[in-house]
Amino acid sequence: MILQGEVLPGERLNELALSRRLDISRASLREAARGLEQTGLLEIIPNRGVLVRQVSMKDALDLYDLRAALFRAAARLAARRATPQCLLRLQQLNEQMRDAASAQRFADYYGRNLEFHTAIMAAGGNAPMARTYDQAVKGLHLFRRRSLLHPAQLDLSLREHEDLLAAISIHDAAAAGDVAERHIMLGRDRMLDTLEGGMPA
Amino acid sequence: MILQGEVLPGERLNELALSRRLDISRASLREAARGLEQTGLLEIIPNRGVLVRQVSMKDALDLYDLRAALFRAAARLAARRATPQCLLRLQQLNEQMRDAASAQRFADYYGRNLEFHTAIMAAGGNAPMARTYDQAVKGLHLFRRRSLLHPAQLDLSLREHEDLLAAISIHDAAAAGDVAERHIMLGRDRMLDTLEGGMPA
DNA sequence: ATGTAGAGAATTGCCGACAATCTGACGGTG
DNA sequence: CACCGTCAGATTGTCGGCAATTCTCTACAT
Repeated sequence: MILQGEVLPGERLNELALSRRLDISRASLREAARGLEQTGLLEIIPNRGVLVRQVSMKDALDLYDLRAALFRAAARLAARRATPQCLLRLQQLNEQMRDAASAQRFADYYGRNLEFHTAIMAAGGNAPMARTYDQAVKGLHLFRRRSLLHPAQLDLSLREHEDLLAAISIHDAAAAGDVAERHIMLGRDRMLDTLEGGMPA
Repeated sequence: MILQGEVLPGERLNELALSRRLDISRASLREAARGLEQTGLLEIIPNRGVLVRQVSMKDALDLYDLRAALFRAAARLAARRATPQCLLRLQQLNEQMRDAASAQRFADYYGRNLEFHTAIMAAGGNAPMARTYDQAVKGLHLFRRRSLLHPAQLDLSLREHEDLLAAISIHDAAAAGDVAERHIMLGRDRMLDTLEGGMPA
């Protein structure tokens, strides 16, 4: 519900109402909320209730830095550990993204993009790292409703993916790490550029 | 209780017994457990209960890689953002560690060492990153009861801290990141060396 | 018009109890 | 003797209710 925007950041969740709506008890709901608090999706203020986490601009930039660090590390590991079928899968995803981009199927593109990054993290073979990356991405989801990229930015992103894939394919850990880190930070810049048009705070 | 070893990794926690011992209801205990599960300290198996997380050798190595990535990123940020009082604090901690080491006060040394790393993470100014680092360190705590380092290893660690502090002091982000990452990975190697003596899988 | 105190309503914190599930032992059967 | 179904005990999953705190709206004073 949080990720799909059914409840908005900053919104306060009424335990009784929500438990009735989901047809579960308040106890079960509260247990789930305690878990979601630790993942960063919810904020719990004692005696005041649970709110959907507000992600400020500062928070978002921090999450980008975190993502960059994790993605770099995972890419380095992936360059050393990636299996042929791993590489094939990445290649497929990359082509699907290119197709989606040229066909203007943006929703599809975003899905594949997410899958591509997840596949890199998985290829790294470090579960805690992948898990943390996933949390950061989910947190970023809360920042602002998906800000669409311009086609030109999309092409740049695609190019970066190709470079990353190439570095991993030849098992060049250092290059893969550099490209991966830069990819996230450039993504951050693209997000900022896209926001330039109309937004305060 | 987990971090202090009052309950051991792999141990199953009886909800009723523990709630009675802590003089709280099972519901409150369960809420806390759901939060601790997300931090990686507990593992919850449906219908079977909550266990203290077992950290295998593979898990521990993964956590070291994660720590290294986070510490590198934070050190880079710290090199750009550290204030004079931040640096002073780090300097103090470093001296306290040297004193503790030469006086063989190992418990004190470990405490200061933890503080030093935490201070670096704080100096980075990235809360989600610092939080993740803390989780990784706690997870590593579960790996094995504190394996003491040899005095020679201790000296090496101290030297690395000095190098890191120097790089941060002159705001050399690249150098700080490199030293920081290497410091964690060398710490990993020292852990492995110390374990060499007597341990199977 | 603004601010403040108070009472009632709404909401969260906490608890004990019942239902569902799992564990382990017992005894029967091939 | 090994294997399997059954059953009692123990443990977790879920629930509704009460107490404590917070929120809100009204009435009143400045």
